[in-house]
Amino acid sequence: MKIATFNINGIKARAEALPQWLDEAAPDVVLLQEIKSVDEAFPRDLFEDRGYFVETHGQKSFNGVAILSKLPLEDVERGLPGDEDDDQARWIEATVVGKTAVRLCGLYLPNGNPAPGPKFDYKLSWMARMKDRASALLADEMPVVMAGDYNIIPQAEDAAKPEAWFEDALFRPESRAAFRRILNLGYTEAFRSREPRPGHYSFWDYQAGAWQRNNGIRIDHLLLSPQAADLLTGTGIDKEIRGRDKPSDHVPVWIELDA
DNA sequence: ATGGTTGATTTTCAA
Repeated sequence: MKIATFNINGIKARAEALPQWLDEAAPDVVLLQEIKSVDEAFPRDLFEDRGYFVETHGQKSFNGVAILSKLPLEDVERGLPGDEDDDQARWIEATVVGKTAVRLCGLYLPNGNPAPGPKFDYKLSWMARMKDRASALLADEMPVVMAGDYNIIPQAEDAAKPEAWFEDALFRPESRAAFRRILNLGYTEAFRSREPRPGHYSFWDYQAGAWQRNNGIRIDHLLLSPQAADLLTGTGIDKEIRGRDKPSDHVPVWIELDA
């Protein structure tokens, strides 16, 4: 089962590039972030015509997550638990059943800039809530995949110019510590577990020729419960699509599970 | 050096 995460930065703007990549990469499951669309305006037909089931959790203008799956999506839940006042669409869950059942969590973790400030506080409190949900999911002892735009640079080797990110919410010690607290529950960061070498990125800013200079960062991750990590057979980043017409500023990151 | 670009919806915010 090939599972990918892709921050598309707007479904309307990606109406050509996303289906093209789907046809080439043929993932079984895709966790999408930043659909920037309400559910009613999401172009479901684009994906249903290609054999995908579609579940969305959108909002107007910003944020929004979705799941595409070639197998039926069961027990869909929308929203990260823990704060009834949080109305930002950043979390969706569903179960897909292949050879075995896999619980999928698609997430768009808050950016948190400028830091310090209220947006940074929101990022850290959101991560504390995510840790609680991640902990609860482990109790089921089933394969869990939590995938999305984490807006976290885990280590200096995950940035082409780490010195440029020292004060940024994506790399500040508080952010990386919160990320490690989730990992330390027992999750495996799939890409790093299979590729120890530096220099792999999933995001290049639109500004200042970041793509042309390969000034990237790796912030899109797939975290695996122990039962999912045991099924991991491969991982990759489809970086070449960043150089195409009308690209997102992120590229897909994927895993292959024997599931 | 505080630039530069993209998307959604506006004359601005978020990233």
